[in-house]
Amino acid sequence: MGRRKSEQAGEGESSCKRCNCKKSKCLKLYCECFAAGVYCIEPCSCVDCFNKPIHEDVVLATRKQIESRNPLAFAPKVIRNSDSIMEATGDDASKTPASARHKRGCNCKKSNCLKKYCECYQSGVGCSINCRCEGCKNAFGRKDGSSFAGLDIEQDEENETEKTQQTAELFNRAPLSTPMPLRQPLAQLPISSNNILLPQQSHHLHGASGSSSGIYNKGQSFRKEDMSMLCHSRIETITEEREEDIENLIQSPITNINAVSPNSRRVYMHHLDSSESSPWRRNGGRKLILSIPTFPSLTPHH
DNA sequence: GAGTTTGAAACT
DNA sequence: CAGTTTCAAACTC
Repeated sequence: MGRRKSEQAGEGESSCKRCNCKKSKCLKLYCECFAAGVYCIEPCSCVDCFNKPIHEDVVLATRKQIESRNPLAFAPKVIRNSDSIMEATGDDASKTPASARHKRGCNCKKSNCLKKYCECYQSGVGCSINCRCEGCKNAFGRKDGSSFAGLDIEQDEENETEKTQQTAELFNRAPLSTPMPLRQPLAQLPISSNNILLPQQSHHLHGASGSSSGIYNKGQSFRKEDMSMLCHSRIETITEEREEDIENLIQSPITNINAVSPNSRRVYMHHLDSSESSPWRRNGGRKLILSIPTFPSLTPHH
């Protein structure tokens, strides 16, 4: 699919993912944009897309519906694992994505958790006890506890292991900004703003931000720099049930932005990968919590 | 670029 | 809750 173009080439810059939905109208979690809490924009190749500001009411309603079914549906899939259960191996979590884990775990049967079909692997995190995968060989840490982290995995099928290490290295090496794993989620959803955001984060704003113009024009105006930053952050709607997450977020060295989500809930946007725990991002791991006033236009119509 | 594989999400 | 279907991304050719 064409869409991953940004990954292959520009990678670096921008790389805000865009979808290619044909049947979901971008109103289901199948849609990466929708799932990430962002509106579809120009680079998307979707068909019959409803995930646009114009259909804000539909989007909000759908989100609500999905959330009612699963309150964590829009929660980050990967959480930093502060309580080192997984780090038993001793490698310092500070240098490996293994310090985070996929919240729900994967259910891989054939990929051995070695391909991006695996959500854990895709996110650059190891599998955990939450996973029900079979034949797990996740390069970032296996379900059975072996953690990849430094590439000192234990042996097994050498070839496999080798491959595994290579792939992991690939991830680690990504210079850029946001390797898939930490998709840049973000925030293109109507987040209120005006003034938020830190200009310092405005590195790369080409690609996505340039084309993102369509999205944020509801009066709320993100400055370009803002958007670029958004492109590298993650927005997270916080529900009551997620306080624990909040704590995690707050405690972890990530950039947090307290905002208001489309459904009137607080929203946290933060860099998932702190420089400490991820080799992919190294911008200092500072923590910021910003307050963003509620945005009027976000109010769902009734 | 077309076709296949895969597993999450949605549905029954 | 388990089994099945749908879907779109990941992958292969």
